[in-house]
Amino acid sequence: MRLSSLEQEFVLHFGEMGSRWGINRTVGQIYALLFLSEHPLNAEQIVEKLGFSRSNVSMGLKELQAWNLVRLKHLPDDRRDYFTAPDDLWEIVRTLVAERKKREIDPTLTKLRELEMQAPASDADQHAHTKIAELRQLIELLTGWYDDMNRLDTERLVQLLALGSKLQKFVTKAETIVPFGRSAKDAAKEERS
Amino acid sequence: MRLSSLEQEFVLHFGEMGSRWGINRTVGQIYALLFLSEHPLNAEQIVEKLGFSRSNVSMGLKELQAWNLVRLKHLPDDRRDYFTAPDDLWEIVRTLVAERKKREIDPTLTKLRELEMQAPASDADQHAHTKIAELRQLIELLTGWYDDMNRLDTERLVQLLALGSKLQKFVTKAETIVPFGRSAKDAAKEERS
DNA sequence: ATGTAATTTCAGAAATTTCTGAAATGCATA
DNA sequence: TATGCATTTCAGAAATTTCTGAAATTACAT
Repeated sequence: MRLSSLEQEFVLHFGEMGSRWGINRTVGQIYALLFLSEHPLNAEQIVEKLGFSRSNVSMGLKELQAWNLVRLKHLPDDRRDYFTAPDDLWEIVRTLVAERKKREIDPTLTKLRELEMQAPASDADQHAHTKIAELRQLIELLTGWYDDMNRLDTERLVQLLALGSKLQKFVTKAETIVPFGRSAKDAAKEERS
Repeated sequence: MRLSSLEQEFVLHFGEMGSRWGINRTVGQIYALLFLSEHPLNAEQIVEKLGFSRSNVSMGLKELQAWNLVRLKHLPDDRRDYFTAPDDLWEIVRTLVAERKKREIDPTLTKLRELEMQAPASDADQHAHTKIAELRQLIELLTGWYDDMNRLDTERLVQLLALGSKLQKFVTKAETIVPFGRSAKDAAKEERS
């Protein structure tokens, strides 16, 4: 490991956190390394710096590509693959959120919609059906909001985030809101134009 | 398993997704079951419905309690522990987000701040230091926004979410924004009062 | 105190995930 | 078409996580 203690600590931390983030140690460390690196790195360089086997690095890079978290580059007169993390942090955040949504939310949304198709048979089923519908509506409200925000250019997005709850002033505490009766999601749809 | 096919499919799906959500199959299934259940369930009932060992259910419930995702109840003349998921979906979402932030973001924020204290030695270190600072600033912007939104009551929160990017009208595309020069996070601080 | 039911702990088994080395594949150039 | 380098695949090893049954602990009633 030809890494400074600063780099090393950063890389090791991302490795440890990897498991909590749904990637593994190797992938976390590789990404951390690419993130810090001023220049693109090839697989062999990553092997040298992190001490993983060549094949492990190959698989890690493949996974990072599946996550859209790295860019593949080529240098003149060098046929090895070089990798970088995007320079723009916001691009990274957007990718991360998009991919996690795809993996952690979308399949469930699909499943909930599918289950809602099934006509409830028993009494307990009726209750379950209702809970499932409520959950589906809430997730749709959240993902709808996400889609909306994701459409904004970064500059405006940052400004909205910075404003935070200041924006509540543009919203009234309405008289007859029934959070899920006339569903929040329908309200959202209606509102969104 | 005395579960209808609707309940069963829902429970199995949450079990499968569990691993992607940072919990395991058992915990996912137990939570799904409690979520659907009209009445509180005790450990033995969960064992019957899901077919896990008693000790596994015990550990799963412990983990759900650590996540603050279940409420412990007691019935008159029955000293067994009964568990429910909160009725209010928004409470569940808030808990989920808070706990994931605690596990997935906060440790990294702490680490980044810690690394920023270390004076950069080498040249590569200088670059790493800058990247780390940028990352920390971005995470602070996001968590600051989260704290802000989390303070809102649910009604207003839902309304803001429903408005989505409509709110961009209250924000101007300023002339000289340098996303991380005079950092976005400082801007946020300044803005937030 | 003793007995009994409920729950928790925990060491090891089972299952799953991660990692490696060796072999296979791809691909540009001789 | 052969050769040399880069990358990928993959079967099994290693590590980690999950799960179980048995024993221990807790809480309460008698």
